Order: sequence, then C-alpha cells, then structure tokens
Amino acid sequence: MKQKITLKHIARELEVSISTVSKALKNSEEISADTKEKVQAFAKLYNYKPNNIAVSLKNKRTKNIGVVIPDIVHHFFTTVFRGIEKYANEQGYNVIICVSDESFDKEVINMEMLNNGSIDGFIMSLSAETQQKDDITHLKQVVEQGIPLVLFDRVTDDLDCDKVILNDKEIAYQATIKLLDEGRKRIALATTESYFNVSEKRAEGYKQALKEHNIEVDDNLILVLPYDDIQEKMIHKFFDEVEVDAILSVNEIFAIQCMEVAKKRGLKIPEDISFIGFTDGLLSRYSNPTLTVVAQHGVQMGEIAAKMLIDRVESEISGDEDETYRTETVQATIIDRESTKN
Amino acid sequence: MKQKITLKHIARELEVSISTVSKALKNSEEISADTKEKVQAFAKLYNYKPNNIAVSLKNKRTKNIGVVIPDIVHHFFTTVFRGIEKYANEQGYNVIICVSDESFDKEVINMEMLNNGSIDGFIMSLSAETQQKDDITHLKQVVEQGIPLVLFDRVTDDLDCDKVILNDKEIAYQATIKLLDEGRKRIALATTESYFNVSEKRAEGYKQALKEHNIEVDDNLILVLPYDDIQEKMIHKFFDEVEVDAILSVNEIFAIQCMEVAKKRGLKIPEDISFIGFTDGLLSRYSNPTLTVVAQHGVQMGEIAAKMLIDRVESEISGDEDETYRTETVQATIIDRESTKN
DNA sequence: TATTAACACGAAACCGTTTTCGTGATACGC
DNA sequence: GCGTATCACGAAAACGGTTTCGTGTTAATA
Repeated sequence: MKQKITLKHIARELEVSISTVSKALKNSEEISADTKEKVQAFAKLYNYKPNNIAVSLKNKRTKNIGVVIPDIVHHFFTTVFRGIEKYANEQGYNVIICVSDESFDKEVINMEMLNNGSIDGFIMSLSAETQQKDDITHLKQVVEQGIPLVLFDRVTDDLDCDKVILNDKEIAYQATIKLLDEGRKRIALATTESYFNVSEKRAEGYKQALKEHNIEVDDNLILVLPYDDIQEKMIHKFFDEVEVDAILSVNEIFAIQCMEVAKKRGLKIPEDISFIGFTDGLLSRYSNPTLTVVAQHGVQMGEIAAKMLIDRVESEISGDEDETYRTETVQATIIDRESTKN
Repeated sequence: MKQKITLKHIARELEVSISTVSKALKNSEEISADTKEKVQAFAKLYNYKPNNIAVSLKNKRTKNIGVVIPDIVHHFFTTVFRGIEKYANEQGYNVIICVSDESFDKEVINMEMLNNGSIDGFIMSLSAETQQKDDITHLKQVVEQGIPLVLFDRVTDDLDCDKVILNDKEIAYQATIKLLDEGRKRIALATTESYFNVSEKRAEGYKQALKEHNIEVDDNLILVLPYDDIQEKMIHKFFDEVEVDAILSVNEIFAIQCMEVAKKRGLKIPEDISFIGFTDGLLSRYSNPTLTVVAQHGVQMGEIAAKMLIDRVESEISGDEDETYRTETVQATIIDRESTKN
C-alpha cells in the first residue's frame, strides 16, 4: 500500500525546505532553474498531487459546488444536473449532490451538511414542501453568510439571489396559440395538484392565449391530476364530462396518460385531438404517436446556473464583486412531433 | 454578512483556551460542568458548526464518497445513485458525483480529481470505453493506495475489490424460460453493439435456456442495435429476414422500438409476439402495451454498494480490516405486464 | 574596498480543528 | 504540615499545504 506523498516527503528527500518545494512546483521566480527542475522531476516521478483538503483549508475555497435538487430520477433535473456537472468540471470544480426528496426538512439538513466549509456555493431548485410552506429562512441564512446561491426552475420571489428560469408563461402561451392555430376550440390543461410556481406560470400563459382569442377560460377544462395510479380513471371521467379537442400538459407523463385514454376511447391523434406536453424526455420520443413537447433545455439551464455560480464565487475572491443579482431566462422551444397537426 | 464563527472566536470571547472549547463541545470529562454549559450555550447561540475541511484535514477522513458513473440521464444509474445517496446520507456521508460519459479519459481525470483527499472511497461503474480498452490501471492504483473501492453492475474480473452485480445470466435465463413456457419457438435477443460484460452475461443466460430446451441458438435471431436513430430501419429489416415470436431485449429502449415496429407490421402483442426488456423505467410502464421487464432494483444495488463502501471505510479506521473482498449479487425480478401472456 | 542589489532559499505564521501532555491549584490522607 | 492524587484547564504539535518576510551569499557598483 503506497502512501500518498506530501511536500514534507519531497523536502526531506531532496534536503530542501518545504517552502522551496512548494514554490518550485508552482514555478516561482524565486527558485533557481536547477532546483525547480530537480523538484519537479521528483514530484512527477512519485506522482505528487497536492492534498485538496489542505489547499481548501488554507485558501478558504474548496472548488466544490453543492447541488440540492428535489429528485434525481426525474428527466428534467437529471439534464440540468448534467449541464451543471459539465460546466463545473470544465472549470475544475466538483459537484456534491444532495436530494431533498421534495421534503423541506431534508432540504434544510442537506444544506446544513454542506454549508460547513464543504462547498463554495449552492445551486438548487426548491422542494415541493418548501414551496408550499413558503419558508426560506435556510436560504436567507446562506445568502447572509455570503455564500453564493443560484436558484433554478423552482425559484422564489422572496429571495434576492441569482436565478435561472424558463420562460414558462410565454412558451405555454405559444403552445396554446399553436393549438388554436390548428383550429382547436376546446383546449384543456392537465396540471399538477399542488400549484408549483412553474405550473402556475404555465397556466397563466395558457389562459392568456385563450383570452386573446376571445375564448373564455373554462375551469372544467383544467384537469388537476395527482401523482398516483388513479390517473387513468380520472382522465376517463374527465373525457366523460367535457368535450376536448386538445390537451396541454405541464409534464410528460400526464400527456402520455391522456393520449392512452384518448386512444382507448377511439379518438384519432392528431385528427380528433392534439397533445402537447412539457419536458422532452424519453416518453415523448418513444410514445405512439410521438408527443409534441416543450423542450426545457435542461442542460443549457444547468450550464448557465453553474456559470453564474462560479462567476460569483470567483468574483468574490478577486474582490470585484457585483452586488446586483441577475435572473437569466432560458428560452424553451416547441418540438413538433406526431401528436399535433402539421 | 455574518462570518462563520470558529473555536478561536468562542475561546477569545469566553476567555478560555481553544482546547477547552473543543473539549467542552465534545462533552469531555476533563471539563467542569460549569464551563461546559457556558461554552455549549454560547456555541448554540451563535450557531457554531465545526469547519468540515479542518476536521477532514485533521482526521484524514472526509465523510465524502466519490461516485463515478458513465451516465446520469439513464434510469438505471439514476436509481442506483438514489440508493447510494440515500444510504450515504443516513450515515452522515456526502456524495460527490462525476460522470465519465462513457469515456475512458474522463473516467481517469475524474478519479484523479477526487483522489486527492476529497473522498474516503469510490463507488463506480465502468465506462464503455474502459471496458473496451480493458485498461484498469487507474483502478489498480486506487486500490493500491488503500482507497476503498466498490464496483457495481459494470465490473471487471481483473480487479480484486468489493463488487455488487446483478444475477444477469440467471435472470436472462429465467426470462427466456418464461417465453419458452408461453410456447414461443423463435425467440430473438436484442442487444447492444459493443459487448458489455452485462450484455454478454444476459446473452449467456438466453442461450443456456434455449439449449436446455433443445433449441439451437440461431445467430440470425440475435439483433445487434446501435444507439442511433437508424434503429427502426434495422428492426424492420430484421423482421423481414427472420421469423420471430418473442424478443428479449437487454434494455428498455430496444424493446419499445421493436414493439412499435411489430405493431406497425400488424402483429398483435402478446398474441403473435411477446416482449421482455431489461430495466424497469418509465418507458415500460407507459408504453402500449405496457412492457414486461426485468427489474434491476437499482436503489437496492446502490444501497448495498454504499453500505459495502462505508463499512470498508469505517473498518479501516477502527483497524479491524477484513482483507477478503466480497461480491454481492442483487436478485433481479421479472415484472409481468401486458407484453407477455398470462 | 566598502556598499548595495539581486538571488536563492528557509523560518514561521496561518487556515480550524483534534489530541496529547504538562501544570497549577485544590483537596486529601497521614 | 508535607506529599500526593485529583481536577480543570492550557500549551503546543499535528494535519498538508501557501505565503510573507527575513537572511546569507554572491556579484555588481562606486
């Protein structure tokens, strides 16, 4: 078992001081070419790598960023994470990840766990429970301590910090317009139970589009579904009760479920009824018919979030801090597939 | 901006030494009840939390575990990761994750990045390229340094370390038997291009089942698909060339794709043809018909891997090291859905 | 030849903990 | 009243680096 080699070892072996070794490895001007060469050769030979922990302690920065997300087995978060990880790694940062599981308590615990020197900053998306309780003291605390924080997707207006969001309202508006342009008159909205701010914004866009086309918003056309297995029954009931010729869904699963029920009821897609869902995941690509979706560009979102965070971290170090927080908006796009006309 | 408080601050404020504060907070017997109370009260008031980095440096353990996986936007890895994260967090460990993107170089770089004191051990699944090149010097190096390492799913026989695998061969055998029991005679295998060891084992189980039923293995019935978009054409060609009444697929996507092509060709599922896929992801649950699958129990796999690793890490500390490495096998199960009879 | 600047390096402080060991004060036994 | 055990605490080293500042040696300058 080969032990990791330290500066001290090199110093002893080469009969110089630790400082000399340190400087030599950094190619400092202070050290003569001779010794530099000797030290560097020796270091390479024994594969010396500085101990990250020691460097972190000294420099007061870890080159780790903490990511706290509600769920990892979810396509959207997964892609965002991918973007974060990609950019962070390029910049020499590691990503420590914690999953809040949509729970407020876990979110708090995870943040405390990370916020004891382990990380230089946070990227997070609020858990469902946090949004419901509307309690963000743990976030405020972090910001107050001067720890950079970037919120994405599930953000809150009550906190001043950097944010990355999707143009939810506009893209929902556009999606609805697209359905209207197809000639649809009875457009339903399939959405989630507890109103997330994103769902709400999507609903706003949907309603605005209808209003601009002088169509009254019919609450009976808004289908609120739980995350259970009773969805199919509820959807059947929905189809029983109202007449529908298009459905805009705030996620992929609801759209797929609705399509299946529609097919079972003998409706032709997209002749009789059109579907658009949010999230460009596997389901929409492999469903039959394939589903037209709003692509949220998670990777891009993650990259932007990571860039914002790292910029903030590094500017704190260099001292040229910019006190104004920014909110960047990722432009979603609609991917046309078989579940809509044209 | 409130700065984080340290032992030194408390010591100065209370006019005692740093050692006293440290001991008092640890409820040491050495310290009088009086001072302990004072120190603890002060610490609580100012919300003192020890600096993880300093503790790590001193204790030579970080309570971080490094996870290197080929892909995060993949259901199976995602669930395994979930299991790792769950168990690790329960034990007070953080998870640092790096994605190798199926690339050998990235795998090596990521491991080097983490292996400079940042973590107490590794959990990983080999990248495709690493398996092809069959170069595992970076792993050997880690093991040699005494860093605990647990491999899962995509493992190698060339390395002595803890491992968690699936009973790939047996479950593929059972799945094939299941198809045979349905009366299927021409069972195809849909598999990946570059032979992973898992794909290979699944193929073995498939072949063994056929042989035991005195059915000759027909190489024309083995459909090797790329990860591109030309799959559909290839599958059509496959159906053109050979007669098939069942398909066992090493993943979910291939199975779904084959089902779609079969449907387009007017085949009834499961009357005319049956399907079984590996991976119990979203696709199989929401496809039409729903897909019978081999559930790999990723979460369980992750939990086991995390437990093995943490046990190893902690035993290294306590000194009662167990030099024999173990390989644990997770028992996959078949989930019956609509794509098979009965 | 004396002064000084440049050079090459080392000593030591520091980051925030943990932990060993030493020590002054008190209390106890004889 | 003296020796000793106990108590309660502090000094200091250690973890593995970075960085400031000081210093001895040599070479250049007047």
